[in-house]
Amino acid sequence: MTTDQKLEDVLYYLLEKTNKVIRRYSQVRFNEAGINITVDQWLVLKKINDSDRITQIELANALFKDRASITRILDLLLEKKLIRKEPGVDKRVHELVLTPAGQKFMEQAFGVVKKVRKKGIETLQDKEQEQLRMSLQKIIRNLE
Amino acid sequence: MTTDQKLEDVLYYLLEKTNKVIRRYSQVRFNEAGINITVDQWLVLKKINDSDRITQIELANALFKDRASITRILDLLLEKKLIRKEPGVDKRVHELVLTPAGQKFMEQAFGVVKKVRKKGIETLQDKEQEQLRMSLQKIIRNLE
DNA sequence: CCTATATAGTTGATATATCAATTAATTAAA
DNA sequence: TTTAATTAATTGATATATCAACTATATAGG
Repeated sequence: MTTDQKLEDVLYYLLEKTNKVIRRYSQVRFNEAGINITVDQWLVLKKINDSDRITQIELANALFKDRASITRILDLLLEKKLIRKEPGVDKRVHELVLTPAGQKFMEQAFGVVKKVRKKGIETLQDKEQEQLRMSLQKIIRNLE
Repeated sequence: MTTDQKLEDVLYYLLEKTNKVIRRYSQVRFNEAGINITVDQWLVLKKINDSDRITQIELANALFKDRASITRILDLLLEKKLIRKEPGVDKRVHELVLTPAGQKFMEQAFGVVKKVRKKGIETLQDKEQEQLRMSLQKIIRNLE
């Protein structure tokens, strides 16, 4: 084989590593704070909280997840009584809302989430963050 | 709740999106080329190919995966007869090597992989790529 | 209207991630 | 040297990702 780059020199590998480090760090902070939720469940809750009566497909698109994954994550959030599914005008769709318990949960998690976000970028200047966003968006545009 | 950033404005969210786009694009190119393998299986093959008689724990560390995940991915690569496990001097460890079929497979995949890597960064100057790597490494250091 | 097609969501199958428990082999300590 | 502690890998349980098949509802065209 023509000599290939070492895996460690491939940019995608570094992106993969960054993502995994963020996810693990976040999960550990949740656990330490006694916040009983996965990172993916948190993402779903957060998006529902940001939105007004979002549907499952909209949720899937917003989070780059499959409809099937969303169904299953919602099942767990329903069990925890953090969300409700309400029938839409179109009887096929479910509109999703946080329960009061879900809202309280988000408030509790907020402090941890804020710290986790801050920690990752604490050594990056504003300008460097902006540059990073632009570069990532370029990669997305090239592959989408 | 104190007003929180929208999910779309969080840098981690953008990193998550970038990673998913890369993985989906890569998988689609593999499929189109008739390369019957998952992205994770490819990562494992690539690392074995880069290394001299790597063990499962070393593989797990290099790929930020759990030992259990490595065991299961290797099961599938064994079924496909792309790798072999050889006993180490320490009888607890397995040293991993590509079979001749595995080597041939890597050669076939090489062209596709090279194109996929190039496509993602085609609009980024060398300098921008270097900056991107540095920023990602900073995030990793902050959270590791 | 009535039928064909499209859409939202669910379910099943397989792959991967994570954690905990287990097995086999090794090393350290008594 | 026998026992205790450690380590490499596997296995089981649960969560998530992806694809395909399916159900229920909605809409378009005849």
